[in-house]
Amino acid sequence: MEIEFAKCNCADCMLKSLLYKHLSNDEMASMCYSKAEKPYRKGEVIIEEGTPIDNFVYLKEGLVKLFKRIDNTKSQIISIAKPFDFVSLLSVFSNTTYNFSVSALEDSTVCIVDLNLMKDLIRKNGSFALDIIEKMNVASDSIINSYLDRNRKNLRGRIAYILLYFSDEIYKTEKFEIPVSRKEIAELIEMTTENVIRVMSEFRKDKIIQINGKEITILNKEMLVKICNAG
Amino acid sequence: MEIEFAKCNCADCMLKSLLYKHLSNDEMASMCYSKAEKPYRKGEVIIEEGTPIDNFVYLKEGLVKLFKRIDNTKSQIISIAKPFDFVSLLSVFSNTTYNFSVSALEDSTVCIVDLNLMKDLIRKNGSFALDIIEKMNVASDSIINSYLDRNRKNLRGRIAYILLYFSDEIYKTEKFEIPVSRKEIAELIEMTTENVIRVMSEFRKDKIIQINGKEITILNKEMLVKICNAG
DNA sequence: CGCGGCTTTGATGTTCATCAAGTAAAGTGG
DNA sequence: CCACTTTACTTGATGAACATCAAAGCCGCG
Repeated sequence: MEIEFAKCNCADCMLKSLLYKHLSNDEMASMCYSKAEKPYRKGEVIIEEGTPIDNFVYLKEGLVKLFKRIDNTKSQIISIAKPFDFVSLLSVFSNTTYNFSVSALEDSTVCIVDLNLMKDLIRKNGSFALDIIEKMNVASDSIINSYLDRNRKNLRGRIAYILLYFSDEIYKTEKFEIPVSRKEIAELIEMTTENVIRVMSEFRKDKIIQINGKEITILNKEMLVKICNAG
Repeated sequence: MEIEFAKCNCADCMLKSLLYKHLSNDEMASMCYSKAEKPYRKGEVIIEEGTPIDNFVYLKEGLVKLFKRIDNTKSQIISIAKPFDFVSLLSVFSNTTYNFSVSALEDSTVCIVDLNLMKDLIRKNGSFALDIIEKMNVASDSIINSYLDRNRKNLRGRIAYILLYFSDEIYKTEKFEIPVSRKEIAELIEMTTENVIRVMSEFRKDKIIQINGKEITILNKEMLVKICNAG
């Protein structure tokens, strides 16, 4: 038994406790056997909307964006996801093709499990099913909630929100490389690129943040929080 | 066996085929036994955000809105749901308290099942679990999709979208009583009440629709579709 | 019958998108 | 490796879309 786990080390994987805590050793082994781990470089597309869903895909490491393509040059970013956020899975059991695209904002690793195996496990193991349901509910709740939060705000409030999001939720520090372009920020908060830049420059002039290309330093967090809440 | 179903007629319920098709007779009976059916009048609140989740609630009949309260006078409507849309359930397995409020837009009937019983059924019956997962995925997909669709449009496009939504999806006729106030339309499309009224008056003047209080008649559907898509 | 909430229209103002133009950075092929 | 092209970034000027403010009529309800 233990040897089988060692082959792919799912049992050691941090995800086990979160995602697979109700799987038996045998079940875990069969999943490990079918599982593939795949690395992606920053910028690469992991899932393309419209392609058939035949795998269950989750993020093990890295940072990704979940988005919809509008046309050749424009997209709309729905959500940014870190490991365990589970968002790439929202439509996995409901459709034959993906509804959203996913691409890597940073070098990332995804685990890929055959969808039919996953469905079998769910059918055979109700406790595991309940775990999956809970995870999915949390994911959809948080996507909808953060989306509503952002979009209720005005331009300045949205920029503040995003800066605080990266600082507080993703990097846990005041100084970080922002993993998205100005254009992607615009696609995330549904504003124009020009206005994103304008407001960020404004924040820079007001000594609220410091900008060095992609490197952002939050100088006055209280003010940023204030702008975020006032928006 | 048959007698037990007759008591609460879950077995005959149209929902059975959709929601409970994988439940055994015994399981169905235990659910029926615990189930309560509750009618609500137009305008009544069915679920209040922040209250504890201890039931599994679904819409059997009627029309409801799913919304978040902003303050005492304002709300934001996330989605409108008809029977089988299942939306009131998005967070039911992930939280201890409701994230959204739900109220009746028309006289409605909801079925209420004890949440622990529901969880037991899921744990014991994986096929049922998979059904639930699929339903939830469809629900969250459609909420997110329609939200993005609407909000990409300009004011006129959003109004056209909503009018077409009620005509095509809900009432399946060109002439209907709109079940929401002007203010609620505004909350649904995230615009001001005044502008909702302004654009609807504009549509009236342009002979695209006819307005008689809450009674709307779509006179020129092609034009409305055009405005919706152009938005 | 009068009060509060919903509806309607008009006048005014703000916010944000669009257009334009230029610099910097990052790939790309000879 | 360097010219070349493309993509990202930045700032300013202008205009359009939408919010806000104001005022009045309407309707239901206590």
